[in-house]
Amino acid sequence: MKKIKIESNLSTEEKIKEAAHKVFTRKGYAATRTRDIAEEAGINLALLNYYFRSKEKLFNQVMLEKVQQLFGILLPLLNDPSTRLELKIEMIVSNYIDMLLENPDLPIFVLSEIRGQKEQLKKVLPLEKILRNISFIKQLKEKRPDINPVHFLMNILGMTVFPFIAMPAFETTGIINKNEFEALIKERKNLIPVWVKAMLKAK
Amino acid sequence: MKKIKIESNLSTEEKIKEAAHKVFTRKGYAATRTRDIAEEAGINLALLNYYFRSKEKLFNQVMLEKVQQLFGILLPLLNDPSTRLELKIEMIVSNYIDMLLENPDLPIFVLSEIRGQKEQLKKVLPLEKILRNISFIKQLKEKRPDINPVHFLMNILGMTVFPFIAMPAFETTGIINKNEFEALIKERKNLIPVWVKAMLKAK
DNA sequence: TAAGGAATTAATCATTTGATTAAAATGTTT
DNA sequence: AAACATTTTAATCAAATGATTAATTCCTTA
Repeated sequence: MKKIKIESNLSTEEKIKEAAHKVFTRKGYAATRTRDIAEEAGINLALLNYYFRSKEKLFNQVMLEKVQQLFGILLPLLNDPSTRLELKIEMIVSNYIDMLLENPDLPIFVLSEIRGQKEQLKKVLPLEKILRNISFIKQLKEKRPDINPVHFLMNILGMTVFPFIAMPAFETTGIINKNEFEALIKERKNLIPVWVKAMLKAK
Repeated sequence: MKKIKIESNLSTEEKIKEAAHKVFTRKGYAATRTRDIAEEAGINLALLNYYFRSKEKLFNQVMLEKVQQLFGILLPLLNDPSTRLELKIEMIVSNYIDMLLENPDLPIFVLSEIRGQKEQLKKVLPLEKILRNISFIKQLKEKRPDINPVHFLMNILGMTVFPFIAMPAFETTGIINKNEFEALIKERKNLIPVWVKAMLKAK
């Protein structure tokens, strides 16, 4: 039976990929040993190369998915011309925060590993084309023709994503613990849109 | 002559440290080979261990300075009770942006390496004590007793620091190039304080 | 059930890499 | 200049690590 064979394939392959996601995200590419991944997946080291040929190839697959996860959620939201600016901001913030609460170390991983993967990224994300004509940018330009819309994109992302990047530092210094952080982040789901709207009006 | 000896010491030691700063910051701890540092410094590999005993010890010194550079600039500003909130915000943003323009990859380095160095960080930065009673927090509480002041700290840092963390991604995707980025950042020196003030009033 | 292919394992290889050593070079002191 | 200490170098070591190989087990199918 083909099906069973394939299922078994996917099962082991998926186990490795899952483990790779976990370990790569936690330790970064260079600090991750293939033995770590094998152990985390509960498989023999050789299987990793059997299925993925090399550490680098495995990493590329993981990285690809992580990049899509981090940026992919943004594009459909940004580019929906039918929702007006205010609602769009709410949706972006809300969706992004929900995703980040599930994957808190995604941003620091992608943004720190991206340097060695610049070419890789270009293939994956043809953002140049998209972001120029994207509806969100147009709407921002309409609202505030006097300010480069990229500013507001940076602000929204900064306020939304940065806390997750800085969390380990905040947590370590005792400013905030994990529970407090989560509570704060949930507050931000409502607060950030209010703040962004205030910024859009500010002269 | 003692002086000459010391000067020569510092010279080689400094060369190594400088190189270490450069390479560690660019590639991260794990991806950096001591040979990279030696080559960058133009010295024999063994000298690195002669002066610093080990890669880890060298890294700790570098990390210590980088952490102080990233956070140290903040504390005196935050804790000056004599400047009022609005001016303080302007100073924080302005100083931080100036420093980051000189060290654009400092935040991503520190924040991504901090995980393996949590204990190290605790010794360096006793922020728990400081940030509870710091004047900036008090001033924020006065202005907006209804909102956790940490929110505003996150907002200011997010809007200020995040662009530098995301720059490689933005740059790679072609959204923005290096010159445009620098121009934008300089605009933000004036804009962020305006936005933060608007946020502080927003209900 | 036998054959053949796919999956898995243990053992091993080759390279990289942090670190050391012993000798040489350089500088300092008397 | 001689003795001594410091700095630098080339060579080497030992451990870690990515990858491969050959043998074994497991599964499918004819």
